[in-house]
Amino acid sequence: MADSYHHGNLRQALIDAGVKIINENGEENLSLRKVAAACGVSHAAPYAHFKDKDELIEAIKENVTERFMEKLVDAIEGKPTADAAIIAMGRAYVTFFSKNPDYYIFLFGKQNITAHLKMNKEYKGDYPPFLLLRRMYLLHLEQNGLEKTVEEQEIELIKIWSIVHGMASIACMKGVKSSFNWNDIDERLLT
Amino acid sequence: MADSYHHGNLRQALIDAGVKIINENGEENLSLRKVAAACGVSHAAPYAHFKDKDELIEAIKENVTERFMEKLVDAIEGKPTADAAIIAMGRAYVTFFSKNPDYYIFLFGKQNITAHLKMNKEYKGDYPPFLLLRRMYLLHLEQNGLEKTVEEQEIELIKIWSIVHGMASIACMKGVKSSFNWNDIDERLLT
DNA sequence: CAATAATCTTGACAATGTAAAGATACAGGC
DNA sequence: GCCTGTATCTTTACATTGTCAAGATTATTG
Repeated sequence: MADSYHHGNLRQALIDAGVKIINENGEENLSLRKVAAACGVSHAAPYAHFKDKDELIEAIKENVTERFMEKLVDAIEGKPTADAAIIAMGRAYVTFFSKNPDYYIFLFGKQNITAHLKMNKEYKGDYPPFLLLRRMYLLHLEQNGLEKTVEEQEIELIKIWSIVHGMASIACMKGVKSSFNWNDIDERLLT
Repeated sequence: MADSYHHGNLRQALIDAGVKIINENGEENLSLRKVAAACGVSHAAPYAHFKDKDELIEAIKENVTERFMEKLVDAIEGKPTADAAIIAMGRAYVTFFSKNPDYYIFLFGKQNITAHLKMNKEYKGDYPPFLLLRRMYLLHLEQNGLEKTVEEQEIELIKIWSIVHGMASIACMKGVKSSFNWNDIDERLLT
């Protein structure tokens, strides 16, 4: 508990406040001091929970990634085939970032996903959304009785990932208005 | 001319200095004051040429995009078919950003390409590299005697663009080390 | 209950973006 | 050539920011 001096759960409060600020004002308006102020603590209080600003940002990224994963999992749920699941996942992927361009920029822009991954020690491909896609892809091979070499799998996986990720990237360029409706992804894109 | 007070060509010098800083120290180390210092002028001198930091950044982006375009055009040159040209362009695209992840982050990260495009008034799809791809794609349809509706064209174009852009994006995640060699793009990815 | 650790505040500092006011150089009209 | 306006640059100033150090306050643990 605690009201006065000790906040009680400042760490999580800082993360939430950070997400809120990014949502409402974009990443460029996220400062340690504002986040602290939003939580009603002094400007140096965050240093009890995060080494520096980057560490706060990484924590926020994990938080956003979690919610992202929830959307992907939701999209997959109940789909009859792996193919349908992959398409649904692709749609959810693009839709998520299309609705929240700030999240895309925040997650993949600037200091990149790299730092995020490095923080999880020895990243070797286990970015949660990518893992999910791989699971679905292997299921797809199984369900369709397909045999592929590891290299072929790798290429196809990256291909699918790239299409979806690239589309999300483009969808986030608000200036780009094509006749294409990003909320209604054509299956041709994913097969 | 001019040594003492008037620099002579400060605007271009600032852009060049900015590119250099991004190359050597990454975007996070690019500050107006450092750029000014690198040019041997006072910290407020840039304001005679750029409204604010963003405007300097946009100018730098244009500069980088120009060199990017040169690589793409070089890659296309001398290719016998449009198909070969598109593949070569895709390789050049990924290679460019793979070699300069800082450029990718700089161009597409953070404040996004959006601002860049907005600045060129009413962007309606004429991002130079994309225009180039469209030209090659239309040539590809022509050379292969293919008939496509505008919508189909749009989708295929975005698909190709997304693959290449997405691959470049992934290639820039240094943490991701797949068995895939980004400098030797498999044709399967682009056909 | 005492000591240690965790958490938070206050105060300070350097770096940064930006604005205002003034200095210097250049351009064109006389 | 000279004067005047304009473009360019400097200086000064200020608010914001990330970060650190020293200290205050609370929690925890032996």
